[in-house]
Amino acid sequence: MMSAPPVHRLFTLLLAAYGAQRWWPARSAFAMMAGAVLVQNTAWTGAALAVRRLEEAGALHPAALRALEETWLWELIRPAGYFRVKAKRLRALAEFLQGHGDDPERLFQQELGALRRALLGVHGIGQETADSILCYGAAQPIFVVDAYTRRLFHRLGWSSPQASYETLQSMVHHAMPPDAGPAAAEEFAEFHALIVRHAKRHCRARPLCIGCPVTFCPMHRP
DNA sequence: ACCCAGGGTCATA
DNA sequence: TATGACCATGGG
Repeated sequence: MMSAPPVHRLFTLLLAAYGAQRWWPARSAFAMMAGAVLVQNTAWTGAALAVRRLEEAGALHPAALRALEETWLWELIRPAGYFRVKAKRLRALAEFLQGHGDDPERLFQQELGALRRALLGVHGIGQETADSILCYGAAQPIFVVDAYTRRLFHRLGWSSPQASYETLQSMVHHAMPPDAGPAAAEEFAEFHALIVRHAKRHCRARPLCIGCPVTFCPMHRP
């Protein structure tokens, strides 16, 4: 049985190297949730443009979005890619919120476990999107696992390439206990953002390890 | 021209 | 439960 991986040390190194990312400053909780769907497997710039276009069209509210004609919705979100798929998912999200008074903030009052299960029940919301909403929308102490996390943890020798979502998430939750209050939630939010930031610089398809701040990485070169 | 980007669903075995 | 096809635009 090997010792626990230095997860929190990774966080500290990334924070020192890149600074606080202050991710996802959405205008409203619904804007954040819609953005979480629109950014799925897509570059942020396209998703952000789609959110802006929805806002300009006055459609950045559950009821307004439900009232949009399908083909018009397609045109608004086209820059985010997968526009037919994502239109359907946004509609499912808006219909889900209708059952909660069109009020995400009220939805977020639910107990965490029940809230997560409810989100996962919405068409188009999987684990990563659900946890993004919990972390960045509902300010809950939940770490968001993504492909970068999987690749980085594997590269560090902390996990197998096909480690499950839960396995990776529990590694972080274990190292950075969620019961540490609101400060912990902020750390999880920063940690995920820092991993994405780091991946763009150093851990793309080919490892660019020169100058990498993760000094304990087996592939690190000074 | 190719690769990939802040995933998830669905059909199939 | 575990793969694979599919979805689509935009930037490097």
